[in-house]
Amino acid sequence: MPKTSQAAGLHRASLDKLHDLDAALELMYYGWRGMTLEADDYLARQGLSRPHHRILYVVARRPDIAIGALIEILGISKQALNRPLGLLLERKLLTSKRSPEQHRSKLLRLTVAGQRIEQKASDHERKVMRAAFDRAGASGAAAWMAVMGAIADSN
Amino acid sequence: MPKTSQAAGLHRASLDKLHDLDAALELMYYGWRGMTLEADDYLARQGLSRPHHRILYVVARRPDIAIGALIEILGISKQALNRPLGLLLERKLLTSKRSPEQHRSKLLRLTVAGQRIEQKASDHERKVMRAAFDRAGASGAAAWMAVMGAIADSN
DNA sequence: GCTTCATGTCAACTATGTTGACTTGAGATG
DNA sequence: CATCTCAAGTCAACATAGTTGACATGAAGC
Repeated sequence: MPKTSQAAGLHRASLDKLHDLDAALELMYYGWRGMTLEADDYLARQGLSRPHHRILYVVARRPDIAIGALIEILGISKQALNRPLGLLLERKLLTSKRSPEQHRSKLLRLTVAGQRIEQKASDHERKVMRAAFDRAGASGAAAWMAVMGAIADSN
Repeated sequence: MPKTSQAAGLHRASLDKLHDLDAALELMYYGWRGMTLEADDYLARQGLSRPHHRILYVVARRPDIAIGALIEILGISKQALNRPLGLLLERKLLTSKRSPEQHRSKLLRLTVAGQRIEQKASDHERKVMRAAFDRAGASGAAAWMAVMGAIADSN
């Protein structure tokens, strides 16, 4: 099931560059894949995947978040959230309780098991980033973040 | 410009950071989204999407590529390739001809219309990268590429 | 009471991918 | 010639991640 990482995506540096920025496009693709590959593998072994991780990641950083706010942050429809969220609740990685005074909203929170999985999955990603930053040095890391910030804010 | 780009993914900078590298994880996510957003939008208006663009991108840089080699490079199964490839052929964005001597393989090539769409979609992505690189300067761009290369090669 | 409205759920659909099993057609080889 | 191989293509069943539309629920307001 885990594909050989060689065939997982564009084969690095095997394509002619038609434009000077083609290398950057391919690096973005490979970089995204490279950062998420191990984490996705780990998640798959837990019977989970990227959307589940996204939910866990956000809830870990916003305990007692309401479902509506989570939908906003994830940028998906509430219907799309429904199934992965249901699985996480069923697997008891998340708890949902109604707030006493705000009885309309359900508040989400990670269980200890959910915290463990969120942390392990994110750790795989952070490990990749840490290794790359170590090789690039502090100034390289800062430059990387500046460029990524510019790209992220370009819309 | 720093508009609170509401539902387009994680809301920038709105989450607490549990680890010092969380900002990097989020930047990778936003960066990928930021680079591809306009291109995906353009593709959607053409009735196409990311997998179609990936095919066009590779074939543009490897004219007369065989289907088997394309599968290798894209890292997907031939069945998964089948539908998007069929659409591109039907829309006459790609041609497929059997090679004279290697009669077993079909060789793929972009039509003029296919070249145009590939170029326009990739242009959207290059435009985003160019703007970010311009803001970061040549050394920043080089640092970005070094970090991304390290991430890409980490598997 | 009855309506309003945010929240949440269910159903049907689309798209992209996966395996597995099979066919087709040309090349190579006994 | 017969047959085996191999790239390509097809068909079916399924998983996952997303979409809209329709509907249920429940606190709040008239």
